[in-house]
Amino acid sequence: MIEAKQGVGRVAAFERIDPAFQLTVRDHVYRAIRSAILSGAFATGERLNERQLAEQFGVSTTPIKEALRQIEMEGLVETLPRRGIAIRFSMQWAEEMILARAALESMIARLAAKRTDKPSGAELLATVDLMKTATKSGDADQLIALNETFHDHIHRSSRCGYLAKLIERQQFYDASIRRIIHLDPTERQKALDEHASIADAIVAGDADLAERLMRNHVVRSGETYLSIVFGKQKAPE
Amino acid sequence: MIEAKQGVGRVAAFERIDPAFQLTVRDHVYRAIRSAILSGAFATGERLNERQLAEQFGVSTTPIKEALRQIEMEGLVETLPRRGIAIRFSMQWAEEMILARAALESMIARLAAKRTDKPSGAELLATVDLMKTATKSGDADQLIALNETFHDHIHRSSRCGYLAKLIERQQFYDASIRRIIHLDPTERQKALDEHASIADAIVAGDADLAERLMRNHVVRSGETYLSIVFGKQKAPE
DNA sequence: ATCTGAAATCTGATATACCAGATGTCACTC
DNA sequence: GAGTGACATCTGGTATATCAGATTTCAGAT
Repeated sequence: MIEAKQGVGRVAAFERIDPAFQLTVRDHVYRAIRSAILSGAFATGERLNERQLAEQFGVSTTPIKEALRQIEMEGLVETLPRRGIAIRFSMQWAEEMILARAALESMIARLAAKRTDKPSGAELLATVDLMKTATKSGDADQLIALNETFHDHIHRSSRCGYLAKLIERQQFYDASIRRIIHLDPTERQKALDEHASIADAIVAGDADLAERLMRNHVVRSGETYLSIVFGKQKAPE
Repeated sequence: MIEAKQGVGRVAAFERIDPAFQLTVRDHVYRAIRSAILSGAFATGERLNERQLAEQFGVSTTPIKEALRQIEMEGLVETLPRRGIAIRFSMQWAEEMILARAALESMIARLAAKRTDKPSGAELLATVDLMKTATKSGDADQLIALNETFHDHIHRSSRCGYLAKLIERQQFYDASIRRIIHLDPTERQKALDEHASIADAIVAGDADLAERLMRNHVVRSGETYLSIVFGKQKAPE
C-alpha cells in the first residue's frame, strides 16, 4: 500500500492526448494548400489539378479530394464538377473575411462580457499585463502568442464553441505576417491599447462597449494586414 | 445574312446553365445528411458510419467521405480519425448558428445600406410590397419565397459574395419548418413590420439602423424557430 | 480559309481493395 | 475472481482502377 502510494507519486503526469490531434495526410494537405492560397501563391481563377497535387505531395488523390472539399467549404476554391477546381481567394475575399471575423468576434465579445466570471476576468487582465511587458520589450513572438491567448480567453468566457470554430476559419494571415506587423512600435502600441480597453469592457460587463471596441479592433488591424499582404491601402468608405 | 438575322431573332433565349448546378452523388449525400442532422434525426454524440451510410445510399464510400468532410467543416459533425464520426449539432449549436447569422446578416445589411443604388432599392421596396399582399392573404409558400428574395436582394446590394455564402451555412431550418411559422398571423405581421423597416433603413442609407434592425430580426425570428424545432423557450439573458 | 464534328485527351467522380489504428472479446494466468 | 494480453473485429485512411463529362485537337468537307 505504501509502495503503491509512492508509485502514484512517481508516475509521470502524461497529459491526455487529443484524439483529433494525430496528423493525417488529408490534414497535412489541407493546411498546406490552404496556407498556399492565403499567402497568395495562386492567382484568382487559377486552376488546381487533383492528380497533379497528388503527385506533388506524393500521395493518392483520395486525401487530396477530401482536403479540397474542406477548402471549398471555406470558400477559398470552387469545384466545377468534371471541369476543374478554381481559386476564388482574392483581395476582395480577404476584405470580406475580415468583415466576417469582425462581425463574429464582436458578437462573441458581447457574449463574453455578459457571461464572464471573476477568475476568467482576472486571467484576461493578467494576459493584458503580460502584453504590456512584451510590447515594451518588443518581443514579437511573445506578442503573437499572447494575442492568441487573449482571444482564446474571450472565446472561452463566451462559452460559444461553434462561434469560436467559425472565427478560426476567417483568419487569412499567419505568424510570419503577424511578425512583420509587430515590428512596428506604433502598431504594437495601438494593438495594446485596444486589447486593454476590450478587456476592461468585458470585465466590467459592458456588452455594447466590448462589442464595438472588438469590431473596431478587428477591422483596423485587419486593414493593416491587408495593406501588407496585398500591398495597397483599402479605399475609405 | 438576312436569314441569319432572322434566325437570331427566333432563337429561344435559353439561359446559361450554371456549371455547378448539375448534381453529383456527393452533393446529394451532403444535402441529405445535412438536412437529416439539422432536422434532429440524430442525437448529439451519436455516431455515423461511413460504410453503413454508403450502403444505405447505395453508393461507394468515396462520395460519402467527401460529403462528411464538408459537413464536418460546417461544424455539424466531428471526425475522430479511425474512431468514428460524431454528431455535434445540438440546441446550443443551433443557438450559436442563429447568433452567427445575426452577426453576419447585420454586417451585410450595414454594407448594403452604404452601397445600394436607386434600382436595387426600388426592387427591395417592391419585394416588401409583395410581402404585404402575401401577409394579408396568408400565402405561406409565397411568403417563404419572398423572404428568400428579400435577403438575396440585400446580399446583392452589399456586393459581398463571401459573406453571402457564409450566411447560407448558418441556416438550420428548412421550408417545412418555415411554413409552420408562417401559419401564425401574429408572427407573419411581426416579420412583415421588421422587413419593411429594414428595407426603409437600407434605402435611406442608414447603415447603423439597418444593422441593428437586421440583427434584432434574425435573433427574434431565430428564437421562434428554436422554440419550434427544440420545443422549448430559450432562457432570457 | 473556314467550319464541322469525331476522336483523343484532360478532369473530376465513383467504385473497390486494402492498410492501420482503435476497440472489444475472452481464454489464460496467477 | 481479478488482471492481462493476444486476437478478432470495427472504423476511418489511403491507394488504385475505372467511369463519364468537358475540352481540345485536327482531319476532312465545303
